[in-house]
Amino acid sequence: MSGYNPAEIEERWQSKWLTEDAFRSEKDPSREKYYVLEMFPYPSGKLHMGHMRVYSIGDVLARFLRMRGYNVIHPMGWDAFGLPAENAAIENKVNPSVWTAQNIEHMKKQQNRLGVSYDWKREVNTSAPDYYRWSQWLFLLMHERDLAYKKKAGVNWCNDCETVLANEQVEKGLCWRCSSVVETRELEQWFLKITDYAERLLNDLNLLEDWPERVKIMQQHWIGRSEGAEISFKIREFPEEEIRTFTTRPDTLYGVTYMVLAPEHPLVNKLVEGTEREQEVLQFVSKVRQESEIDRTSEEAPKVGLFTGSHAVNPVSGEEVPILVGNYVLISYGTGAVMGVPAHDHRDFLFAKKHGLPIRVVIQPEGENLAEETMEEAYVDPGVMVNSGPFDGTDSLEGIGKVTAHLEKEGLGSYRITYRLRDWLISRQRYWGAPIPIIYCDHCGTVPVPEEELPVELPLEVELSGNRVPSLAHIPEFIQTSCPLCGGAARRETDTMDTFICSSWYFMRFASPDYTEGPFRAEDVDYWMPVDQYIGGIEHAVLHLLYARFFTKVLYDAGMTGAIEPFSRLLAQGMVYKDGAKMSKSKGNVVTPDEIVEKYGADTGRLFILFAAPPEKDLDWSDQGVEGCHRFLRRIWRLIDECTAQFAAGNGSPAIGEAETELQRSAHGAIKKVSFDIEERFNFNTAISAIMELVNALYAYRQSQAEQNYAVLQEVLEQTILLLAPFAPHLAEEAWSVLGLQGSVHEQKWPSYDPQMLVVEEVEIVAQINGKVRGRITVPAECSEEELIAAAMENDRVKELLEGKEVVKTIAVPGRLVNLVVRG
RNA sequence: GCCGAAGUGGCGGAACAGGCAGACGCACACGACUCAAAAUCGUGCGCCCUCCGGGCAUGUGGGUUCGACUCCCACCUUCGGCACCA
Repeated sequence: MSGYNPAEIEERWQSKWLTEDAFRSEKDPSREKYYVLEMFPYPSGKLHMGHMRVYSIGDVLARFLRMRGYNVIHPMGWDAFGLPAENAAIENKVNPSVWTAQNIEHMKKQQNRLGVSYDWKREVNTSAPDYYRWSQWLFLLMHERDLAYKKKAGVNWCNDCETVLANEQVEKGLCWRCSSVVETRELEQWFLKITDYAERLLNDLNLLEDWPERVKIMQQHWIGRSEGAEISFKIREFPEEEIRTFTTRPDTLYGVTYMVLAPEHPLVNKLVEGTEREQEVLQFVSKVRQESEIDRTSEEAPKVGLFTGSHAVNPVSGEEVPILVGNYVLISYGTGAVMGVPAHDHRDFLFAKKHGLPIRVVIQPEGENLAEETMEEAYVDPGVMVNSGPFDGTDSLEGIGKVTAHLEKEGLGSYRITYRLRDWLISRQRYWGAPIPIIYCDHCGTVPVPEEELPVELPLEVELSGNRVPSLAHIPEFIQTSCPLCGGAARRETDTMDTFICSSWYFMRFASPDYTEGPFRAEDVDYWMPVDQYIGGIEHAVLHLLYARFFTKVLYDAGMTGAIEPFSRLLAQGMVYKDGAKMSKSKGNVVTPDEIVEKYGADTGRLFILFAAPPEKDLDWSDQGVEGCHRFLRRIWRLIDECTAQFAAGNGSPAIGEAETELQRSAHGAIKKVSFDIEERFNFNTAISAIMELVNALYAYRQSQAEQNYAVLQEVLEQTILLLAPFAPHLAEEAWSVLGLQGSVHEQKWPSYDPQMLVVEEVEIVAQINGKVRGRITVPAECSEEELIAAAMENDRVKELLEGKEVVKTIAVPGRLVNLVVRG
């Protein structure tokens, strides 16, 4: 053995693991399974530190749990559809499928160089026909279950990506992928009815005890459940029409002084048709409709409203109030109409002030007397109902229910729950995705592609001369087809599916990656699902994680899986920074896994990334920190090297004295801590520091003892290597064989500790006076509280300080401290 | 604006259930080895003082407690999410 040469060691073990299929997992109902999964990557071709972090975390768990005796499944695959492939195709004049395949090959090599223990026999690729066939099949399942529908609606359009986006994919009015401003376009698109599952998606968050609270709160927020009432207002000028409005505050119904419709509201045209206001209102409507989401909803955007000339009739008071059209009312929420109660709603207050609309107080706070003229802001808290006819004097919180009940009885309204969540827009006007399996026939209408004709294959020959890969709408051979029902000429749907569909069920495909009769085999999914530990970035808190939960629930309802939720435990890992900023080319602060592996080896990189911060926190990359971890691994290497040389040269001492017991105790303490830190807390940083302490103890033992017990040394070395195995698998594997041990280290049982070994006879405890440390005493571990106090009083320093003082109280905490409270 | 998370040495971070604040690592200083350097090994390392001792320290100010990084109240700062959702 010579110096630590990670390049040589790592390559050797990696190729052995690969050729032996060392991490193959087989279904075995007699064993307890454990499903460890990291969010699969988009094959960009470039592995970055964020990837390295998520894989390192997952791999520690997978390796640890295998050693713990679980039947671990740890698969990997590719979220391979998506726009970057199209951009690269144009740029490099290479077919998207070819580009993607090359990237996958390259990234897989990079992953293997990290020493990650995947079962590659389960690899999936969402852009492969044998995968997207089932994505299409699942779309048809949704269609059959009335969960997929097409409608014309104002949708988010990204000019740069030349496609529409789901609501979740718009961040602050910008495209989540390219950050360009999102516009609204009126288009006929496919949607999935995720809103049908809003209530369950919300309620079942309670089942996810091991999810980070912040992710659950973000989803809760996104779903945005509001309870209230839907109320109908008649229109004075059009008695045959009515305006339905949603409110969470039916108790303020008597305070309505106007009504506002969204510009897109279907009644707007009728109300102004043929009136002097028609032109002005319609101009305003078309202007607002052209505005981007960001212009329309930004804080600075003034609340503009125009009178329509018509009046709404308050269903309880009969009062007539003006109907306006306002830019701040959204057609997609509630009913697209708002009853204006300026006295008790912030926005209504601002709007009324600006447009000179009356304000009427109908809720009075306890012990106050609000007056319309002097109010400077809306009063939104509970109080007592006033100016509210028969409800005067009612507590406003009770009033909500009472007014609703009254409306229901009179047929004027009803209790209603409204969600912020919108249906999932899944059409994409892009080439590189799974085609939506629908055919349009002039005679038969919209016809789903029959199951046996799946997959609807993506034509692989594409035109690469323009500055965009043309969408399927430009490929006549693809469009032209025949109707499955009547056999007549028909057209294929040319939109592809949102790639988030492909990633909403891949974790189930891993259970039966080669299955050809369905998306997965029920018995496989029953055994492996749910994912016990899912790991990935927080950026998917509402995107992928919400969609995957939705898909799982639909599959559950269809009887295809027993899993109600896909991911039992979720670990949202933090980001990787360098010098306080996100790594980016423009800042020139990028460190790649490739460089690190080349310079120090994968073990060093993994160790550093796990040691520098707990997994859920952001991590600041430090080149010097990496050096430190490398030094630690070299230190272990040298230890093994020197010890094996020693063992070969002689027998050492058979004696087991205090030093040996001490060393063994350190080892057992480390086993306890490392096990606990991995299993219960995911605190890999402290687990690693415990291993470092153990190595320090080994060095100290060898340094201090001229006569060493080789049997004890060997035993503790073995334990150290086992503890290290999940973190630095190559070095551990090599050390295991150098120490002359049989088999692979990853097939060994995780070491256990003997609680007896941790029992000490004497402990040092602290003697405090008035909470300040004044001395240390060594006492037998079994010492009673009385004995502890007596011992503390005997301490010289304590005695000195107690002179002339009165001890008024004593506190003894066995094993920790004694505190004497004194006076005088 | 609303919701959430976090503030601990020069730095990354420890402190599991209120009990010795700063584990482990980095940086730094000193010593050993060396012709020298690197590597390695060892020692020290929160701040302050009148330094055998003591004081002050976990964002700030209060509180509870024998005892608070930990619990409670108020505030400040940073980061993240939502952003006219009626």
